[in-house]
Amino acid sequence: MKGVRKTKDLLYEQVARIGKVFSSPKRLELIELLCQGEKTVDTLAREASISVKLASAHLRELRVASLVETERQGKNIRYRLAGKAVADLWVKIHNLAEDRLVELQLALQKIAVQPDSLVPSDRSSLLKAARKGDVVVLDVRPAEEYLNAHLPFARSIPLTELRQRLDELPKDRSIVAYCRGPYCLMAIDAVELLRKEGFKSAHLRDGVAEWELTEIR
Amino acid sequence: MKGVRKTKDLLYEQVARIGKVFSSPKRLELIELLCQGEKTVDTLAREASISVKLASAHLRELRVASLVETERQGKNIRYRLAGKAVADLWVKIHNLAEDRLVELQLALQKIAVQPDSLVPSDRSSLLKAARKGDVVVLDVRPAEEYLNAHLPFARSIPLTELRQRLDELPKDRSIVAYCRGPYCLMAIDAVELLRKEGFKSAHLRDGVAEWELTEIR
DNA sequence: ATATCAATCTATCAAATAATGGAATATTCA
DNA sequence: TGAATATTCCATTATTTGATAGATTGATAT
Repeated sequence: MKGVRKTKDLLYEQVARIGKVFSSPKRLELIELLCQGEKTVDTLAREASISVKLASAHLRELRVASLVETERQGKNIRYRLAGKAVADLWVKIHNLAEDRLVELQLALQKIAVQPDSLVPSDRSSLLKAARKGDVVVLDVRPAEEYLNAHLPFARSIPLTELRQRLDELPKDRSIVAYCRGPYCLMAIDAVELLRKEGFKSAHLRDGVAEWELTEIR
Repeated sequence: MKGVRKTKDLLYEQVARIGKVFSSPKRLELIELLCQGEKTVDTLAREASISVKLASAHLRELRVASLVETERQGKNIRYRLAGKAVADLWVKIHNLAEDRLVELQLALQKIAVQPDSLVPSDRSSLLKAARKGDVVVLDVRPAEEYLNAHLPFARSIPLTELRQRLDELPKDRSIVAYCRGPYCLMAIDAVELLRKEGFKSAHLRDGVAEWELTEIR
């Protein structure tokens, strides 16, 4: 009977190793970034606004839990998620957080932009409208991330270039902007800019990982 | 630009609150127990082999993260998961752990019983065989948990009573035993006992939560 | 009321963790 | 070969956490 306890403790301890990875805000941010495609340590550090050293330490945690893989490419070391299941779990966790934590709901409400009632908000009609060309789905992430994966029918104009490339967008149709997910504020910025410039624009909370997960069920 | 950082930090911090709950082995064990239905603090402590005080402290963590709800019933306080999504996340996390952590795979292999090639291992044919009565699906958890929810066509004989109630089981058909999930060793014990007594028996890793999640997709 | 039981709250200690700065390693480029 | 760059490794510190023990609350039963 004593041995059973020890065995069980060992098993739960192993699972807790995975949970631990998802227990630090900075690691979560790194995971979200890695959901957009493989990246170098230095890029990850910059995007997450932390030092390279700290990023390296957190990435090490991800590595010992086998949630990421590394590959040397010249001077740089590129990190990537060790499978789609990792991205899925990130989405599952933040979905549960949004479902259960009032504080998170309030914080998200605070930064949300006014929804546009003319733009379809449910997935299938948005897809339909995008296919027909009634709305432009706009990916405002860095071009690399768009190239790695993007929503169906999406066009890429990184947020940094948006102001200069406004002439590529139509004024007579709605522009639905998305970025890395609900905690990446680039799409919100994009919508605010577009509206200020007289475009019809709406915000899509989902990033590629969120989209792909909810598409299945 | 500085405000954006602060906002993002706040958001990831909130999600990390959920991750943190899943980062402690004991809490995971409590969650798995709660997946079997609502329970009192004292029951949870006993089942997880920890003191009531420690259980209470861990349950408090679950409560402040809004992952459980409590209800007073006479002298006792009953805890239950705050929705199916919590059980789902537990399953997702341990599935990912099993997928990624070699140490966990080995530990599970070590305790596994020899599979029975005559017993269907995939879900649909097991279901079919159970419906036809070719196999007996046996729930060896405490009766309460069976009453709360159980697999289709399952019969309940708690492990503690199994030895006395062997005469209720057929010798000419296979008996597939399951319990709370892959980290609950009751079903393994049951299979070993049954085989020793001359029954044809196999082990089903999934518990109710695992079954229900994988059924969907 | 008061004795009893269940559970929580508070305080405490050891262990684990996040973050930071300095040294070390590995690769490219001149 | 040596300089430059990218990243990791190591040591240190402040903070957080898990676990345990003692005091407290809240409900029931006598």
